[in-house]
Amino acid sequence: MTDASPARALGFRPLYLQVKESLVRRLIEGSWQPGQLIPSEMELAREIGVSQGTIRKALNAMTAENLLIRRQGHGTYVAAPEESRILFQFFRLVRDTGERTFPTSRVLSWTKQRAEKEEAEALDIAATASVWRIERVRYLGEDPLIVEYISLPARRFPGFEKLTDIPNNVYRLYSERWGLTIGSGTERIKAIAASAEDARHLGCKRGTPLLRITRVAFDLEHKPVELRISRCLTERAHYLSDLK
Amino acid sequence: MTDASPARALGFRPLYLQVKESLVRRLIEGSWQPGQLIPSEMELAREIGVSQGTIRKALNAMTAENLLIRRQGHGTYVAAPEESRILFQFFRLVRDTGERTFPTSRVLSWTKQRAEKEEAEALDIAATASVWRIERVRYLGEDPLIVEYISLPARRFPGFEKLTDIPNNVYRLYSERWGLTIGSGTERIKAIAASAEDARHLGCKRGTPLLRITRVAFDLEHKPVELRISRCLTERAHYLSDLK
DNA sequence: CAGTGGTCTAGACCACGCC
DNA sequence: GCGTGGTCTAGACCACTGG
Repeated sequence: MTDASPARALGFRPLYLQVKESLVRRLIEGSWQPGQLIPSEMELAREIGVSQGTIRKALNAMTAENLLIRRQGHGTYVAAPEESRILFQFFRLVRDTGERTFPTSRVLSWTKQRAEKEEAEALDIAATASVWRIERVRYLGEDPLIVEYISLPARRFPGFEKLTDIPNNVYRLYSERWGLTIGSGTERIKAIAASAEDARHLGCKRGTPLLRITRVAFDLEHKPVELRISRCLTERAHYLSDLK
Repeated sequence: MTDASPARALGFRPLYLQVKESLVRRLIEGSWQPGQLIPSEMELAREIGVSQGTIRKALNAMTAENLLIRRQGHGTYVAAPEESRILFQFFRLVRDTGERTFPTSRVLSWTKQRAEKEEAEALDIAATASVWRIERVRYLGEDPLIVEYISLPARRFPGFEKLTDIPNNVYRLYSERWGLTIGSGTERIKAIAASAEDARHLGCKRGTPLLRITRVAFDLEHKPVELRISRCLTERAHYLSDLK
């Protein structure tokens, strides 16, 4: 309608993608908070000055990336790091019976240290930067299943030392305390033999085959936020991956 | 459109989904062959009697499921089981260097036998049905990487015994010889210790930790077509999984 | 009932690839 | 230039939700 977009000769970018980016920025900057109901399509269309169809295409694209949740007859919400969603999107270890349950955690330690080379590379920080390290054991019911080592770039988590405990759902912690939303991740899996330390934590023999899952989790700007190495027993559970 | 008898309150099916299903049927029945250029949006709209926009939504949904490939200025093609696509969609083992290359294969045997319980359950066939079993070792370059056991329901692969060899890309074989298109799959991963047989094939020690990947692959009707158990060395490679 | 997102249509124009 | 898929718009109607 109001064709007020002159510079489109070179470097073409569809309008709905520009709209999407400006809306994602609202999420990044926190003007739209997780769980919040956002304005309706019509309101956004009026505000931004494009048609409802263009808004819709932007919102649907964001929904496909798990950034929004749309409910007919209700409205559009900012996706929140709820356990049920985390469980499906980020937790791929499933009991052999098929149940998907969120594991509980027992935190062993959290300390601030100089980054190791692997951490610095994965988190894209200086080799001299410091990281917070969390070490915990995770259980499915009574059974220890995972020994987990989480590394966080200290610069992006100011005041981390003031925490009195580490909750089970750390992605909600990142979101609520530092406004960091985890939007995507990559996992690399190898088979390894349990170390003496693994054996102690998991109650298995040394040398037992384990999955070692190396995850890098990214925020909405696709910058790495977390490195997580999980060493998992797979006697009663398995890693589930959909090919589609 | 089908079950039109009971309450419509919960039985609503959007037009574009009905269109999509009728187009998918053309793929299943083979009236559209892999690699083929299909009619343009305008032609399909005229033929089916809906608007171009509805056709577009159906085609885009199919493209999102990797059934079609659309190229602006060119047309819409039926996706073919090309190596590059298979590599990206179905082969998740990546060299630690980051290279994604299609492994080569050395076939050890293919035989027809009575299904084991695990095979019958995964393939949803009778406990007394017979299956074709393929056993092969796969290599990245010179290095043996995977011992692979493939099971196929014999009823869906008539004339299998006439094969003189098994090509590396079996999904293309299924497609070209039996018109079976693999559209999706599920993988379940555990860590195991190499058996004596694994050790012989992979050139590793007995007890070396391996990934055991159990894949069930489905056709376009979501019926299971293949059970594949891969036992993988992960010393120079890893399994890659994207969380999004 | 009003308001939301979801579907469907129709027409115009744009970017792309090939002749 | 022509035909393709891709974008954008506008308006109508449908299905779902809650007050």
